[in-house]
Amino acid sequence: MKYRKIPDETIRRMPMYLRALSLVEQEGQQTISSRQLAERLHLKPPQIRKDLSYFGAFGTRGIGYPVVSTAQQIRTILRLDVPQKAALIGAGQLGTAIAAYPGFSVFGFDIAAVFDNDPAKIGKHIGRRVIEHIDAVDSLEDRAIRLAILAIPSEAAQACADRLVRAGVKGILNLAPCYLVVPKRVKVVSIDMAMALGVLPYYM
Amino acid sequence: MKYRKIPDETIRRMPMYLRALSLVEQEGQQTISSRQLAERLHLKPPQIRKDLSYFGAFGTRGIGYPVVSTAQQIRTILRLDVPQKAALIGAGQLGTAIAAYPGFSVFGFDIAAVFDNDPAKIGKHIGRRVIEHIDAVDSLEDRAIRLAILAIPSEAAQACADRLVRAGVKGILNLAPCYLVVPKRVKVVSIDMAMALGVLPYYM
DNA sequence: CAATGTGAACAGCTTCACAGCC
DNA sequence: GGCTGTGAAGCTGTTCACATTG
Repeated sequence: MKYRKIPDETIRRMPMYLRALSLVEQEGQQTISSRQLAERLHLKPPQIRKDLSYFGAFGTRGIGYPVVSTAQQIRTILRLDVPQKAALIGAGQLGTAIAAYPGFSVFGFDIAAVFDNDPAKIGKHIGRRVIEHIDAVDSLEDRAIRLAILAIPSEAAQACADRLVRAGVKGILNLAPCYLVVPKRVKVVSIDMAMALGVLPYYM
Repeated sequence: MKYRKIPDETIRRMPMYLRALSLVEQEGQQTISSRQLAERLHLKPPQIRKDLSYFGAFGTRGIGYPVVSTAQQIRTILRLDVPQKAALIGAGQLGTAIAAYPGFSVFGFDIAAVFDNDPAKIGKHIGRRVIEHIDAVDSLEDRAIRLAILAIPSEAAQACADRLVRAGVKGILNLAPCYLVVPKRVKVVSIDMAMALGVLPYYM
């Protein structure tokens, strides 16, 4: 396909494909058609074909997509082919839950550092990691950690984001219910549980 | 404006507007223009005007939107003008974090019940609520609880969703990294933290 | 024959431009 | 003058239809 800008929506779906393909791989299936994959994800087959075709021709006509190598291609596209280290900011209840969250490993994420500002928590363990003082985020640059997960109250989130950006962080997953202002070169994805819940009664 | 289908994207932004207006109200400002609101939310002014205009003409030309009454209108639109009771399924780390999450109250949500399947947890407290056995979800119908937050492992999520639907639940916020199959009359919103994190390296 | 890859049609959402009102 | 409300234009993303290939 001749070059066209890849839609953000396509990028957003790539992790879905990767997770589904990982499951299919575990089940021992070697190839999968766009129809089968679409059924699992409740999408339409042409959507999947078009999405994948933005990055090349991975499939075989008459057969489908090879499960293992397509998954690997997606990992390469998303830069998940190398393990990604992430810092977790906030060792409260939400931070603790995230540290234990099993879903990250499929994508090769490793929570390599945990920070908090509560002196009582510093030095304690969260899983196998030691909680460090928030001031130590400046060391992220040297430790080659470019990703951060913000699990702290809204009031502290912007100031903390500023520090993270200064420490060379390039991507932030923000779990506080607030908007973060960062330089354009830094990518922020926000998850706001209350806002997600907020639309439900409308549809009920 | 003559009737047109209201875009899902518009609905998705309404809770953003409501949260922002609540903050503006606290700051004591009485009216706000689409430009000021757009600046806070990093949207464009016409977007906000069009979104609100789907539901009527709330603003005053030359002045802007009255903060308090527009917020109240949005609550009515989203059915958040009456307190919404929700059940929390799963009293693990994530469930505990959600029970303590301060963001829900702005929208009038009240976590009115907590369930778990671990006998060791039944009867214990989580905040001011007593953890009930998962079998008690059948009582949600009688307790007029129509919303549920699923904070349990993926493997158990579908079976649990089936039970919730049978118990009359009409909306589910799913935090497990899996797709849920439910009847069309039931609305599911899923939050998958790993998938959200999964796109970040691509943009970095 | 089954299933991909893709230009073209289509649908949905965003942005513009400006009329209308305070 | 400032700001809303809105039809129309523009853009982005989805779906279709089918040529193409193993």
